[in-house]
Amino acid sequence: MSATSQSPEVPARGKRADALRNQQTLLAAAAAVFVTSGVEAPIREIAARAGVGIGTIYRHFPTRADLVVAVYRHQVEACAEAGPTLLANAASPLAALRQWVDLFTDFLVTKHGLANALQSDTGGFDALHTYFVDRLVPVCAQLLDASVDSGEIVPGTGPYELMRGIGNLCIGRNNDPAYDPRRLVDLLLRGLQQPR
Amino acid sequence: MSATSQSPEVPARGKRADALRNQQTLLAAAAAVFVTSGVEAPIREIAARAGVGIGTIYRHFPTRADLVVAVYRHQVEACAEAGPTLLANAASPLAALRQWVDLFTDFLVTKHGLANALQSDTGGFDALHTYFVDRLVPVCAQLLDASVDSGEIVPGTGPYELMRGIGNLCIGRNNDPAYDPRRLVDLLLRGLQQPR
Amino acid sequence: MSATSQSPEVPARGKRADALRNQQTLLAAAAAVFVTSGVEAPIREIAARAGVGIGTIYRHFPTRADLVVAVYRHQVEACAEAGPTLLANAASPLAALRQWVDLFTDFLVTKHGLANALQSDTGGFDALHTYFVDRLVPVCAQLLDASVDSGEIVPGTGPYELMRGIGNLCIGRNNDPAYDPRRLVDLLLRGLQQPR
Amino acid sequence: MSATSQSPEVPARGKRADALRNQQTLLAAAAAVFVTSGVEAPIREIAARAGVGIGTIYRHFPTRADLVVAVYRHQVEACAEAGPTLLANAASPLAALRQWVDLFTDFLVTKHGLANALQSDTGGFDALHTYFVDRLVPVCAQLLDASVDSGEIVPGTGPYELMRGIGNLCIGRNNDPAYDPRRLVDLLLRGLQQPR
DNA sequence: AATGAATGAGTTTTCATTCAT
DNA sequence: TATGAATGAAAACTCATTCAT
Repeated sequence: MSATSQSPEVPARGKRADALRNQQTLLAAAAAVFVTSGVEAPIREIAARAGVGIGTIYRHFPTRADLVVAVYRHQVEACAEAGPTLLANAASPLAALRQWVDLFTDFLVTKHGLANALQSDTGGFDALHTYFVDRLVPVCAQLLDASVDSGEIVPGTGPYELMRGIGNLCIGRNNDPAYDPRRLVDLLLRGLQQPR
Repeated sequence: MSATSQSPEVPARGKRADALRNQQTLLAAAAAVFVTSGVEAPIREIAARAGVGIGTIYRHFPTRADLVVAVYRHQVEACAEAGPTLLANAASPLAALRQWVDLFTDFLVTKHGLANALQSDTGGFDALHTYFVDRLVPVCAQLLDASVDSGEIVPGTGPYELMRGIGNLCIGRNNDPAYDPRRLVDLLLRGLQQPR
Repeated sequence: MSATSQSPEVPARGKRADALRNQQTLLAAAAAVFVTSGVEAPIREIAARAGVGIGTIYRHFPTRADLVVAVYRHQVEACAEAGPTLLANAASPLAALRQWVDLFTDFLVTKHGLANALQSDTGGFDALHTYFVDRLVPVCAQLLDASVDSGEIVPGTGPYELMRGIGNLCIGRNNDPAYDPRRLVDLLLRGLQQPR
Repeated sequence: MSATSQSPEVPARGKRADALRNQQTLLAAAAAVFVTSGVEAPIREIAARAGVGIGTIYRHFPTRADLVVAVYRHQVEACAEAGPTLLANAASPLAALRQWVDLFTDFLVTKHGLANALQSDTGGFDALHTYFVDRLVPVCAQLLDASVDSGEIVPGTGPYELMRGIGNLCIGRNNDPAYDPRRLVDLLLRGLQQPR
């Protein structure tokens, strides 16, 4: 590296700092709008909320998926990193799996429209789906395998299938007293357990 | 019945016959398009597939919900009527519930986009949702109650919640080898069973 | 008349009678609908009100203007025929003109949307306009000329102009307490009178 | 004022200049189309005439009424402001009223379709009607009252009624040699004058 | 780099008019 | 002759996306 090279993290003239700040504003606005109007909300609405032009959003996030992924990256990462930790600390692999599933469920339930978008085949959410799968399926697989190995759950259910099942159960507006996703996810996990 | 009496399937005047035939064509086309493009497919696409003008669709089915309900009415009715029959003939209430759930699941799995539409809050599908709930929840409730009474499943899960859980699990394109809704529905039912 | 000859007025097998009766029903229905929804009301609405198919309306009245002319023919004729009578019986030509204008105004005011249609250049009302002009302008001209000749009104205003002015003043929904077409028509006539 | 100060007509940033220019183009195009096809002309026609996309029109004028009001605002304002001036300068209140009515009539006569739209109860022209009434009726009232007070015209006719009468007389395509709105408006005013 | 004006494809909906039965 | 099903042109309106400033 020459003396004039600049690492991305240390911008020289402040321009980059502006852009970064802008990006944060954007993500916050998008997150807020996603909660209100779902992940398919008009770009214009997000731009308005962020107080920027729509062109700015397109510059930072060329596709809608880019934006959605960026919005939820932190939480996906946190969820991914929690897997090994839980496995190391929980009383049993199944207990770890339960706790991880709780984490994952909480995440989906609190992000209105996210679960829906994850399985949508319209709107260019493929990248979002892919990201979730790539990042979380391995984590879930580890917990699942361990639980099978410990004899706590029956084999035959793959991590992708389980996660998508959980994801689907979380679809729909939350706070519906007649439909509690967490209860159903719990039933699903019970169904996985060994009869004994 | 006199010799001149005519069954409802053999209308007397010509016009009606045409219209009825057309209505059948329409329903078939709509069903096909729903599988391909989901229940939110453009009206124009259905008209094109049926080989009729868009006006014709609006004549027969003024709102999208009318069309969707019409397309699925037969199967919803069949499913509703199967409930009591299964309960009367199966080895146990739980067995009847299982079989009924299989029926319901098959229905949803084979109708791409239907499960999705059922929980959508956009597109004027309220009527569809309402129809499903009104017609099927009581049936499901009967099977569920009987299974609780027989001690085969644990209490605490309502028929609406169960049906919506099943519905949600069926969301997504079918024939995905990595995600089998039927397996997950089966897990859900296992989760309902008494530990013993 | 032989037993087998059939004058148009005495149809043998009722077909013609049916058609005539139908035509009357149609005219009555159209008149009623014109009052409610204006002269541009959907053909379908008229057909429904008459209890016939739309095709029947098109058979009898190929264009909308045909229908409108037919609906109002009686009254136009009555108005036309009243002209000479009034002129012969009134105290003066101006008095006759006044009475005739009252007749004409009443006609327009009570036919919602008619005055509007008369000057509309859309909707194919040309034939209607033409019919009114051909039939009534000569009548109005006679009254106007006589009034000029008697020295009661100033010359310079033509019958077409006057009639169209009156027609225009009658445009708009009636029963508006803030706008009384008759008062304004009266002002117009006053304006025509000789200063003396 | 410094040399760098900018009048409102010379906005600082580029974009705004374009948009403003565009808005002018739009208003001109709309005015032209209104003359040709009336105030109910399809949005698309105006867009085509202006050489812009339809979206552009919706951006500038969300509703049709917004567009129509914008097109005629200048002239309505001029007309409104002329009232007091005329009253102050004319030889008599009636003379002022005459001149103002001429102004108003000229305005309507030269805007084909406007008079028609003003009394239409379809197409969302309420706002237009309201704007005219709110802005001009008080002005007309002042002139009318003064003319009554000076004994030049008979009382009993309200400003709204007079204006709407004039408006109605101006309905129809102009340049019809057989129908001169100005002549009829003049007759109407004569009708208002005191016999003496 | 940011802006937001402009674009126009896509969808819904209404009705006059035709035409097979 | 009557019917009304079918047609499709027309018009409004929304938004993702591009691009001049």
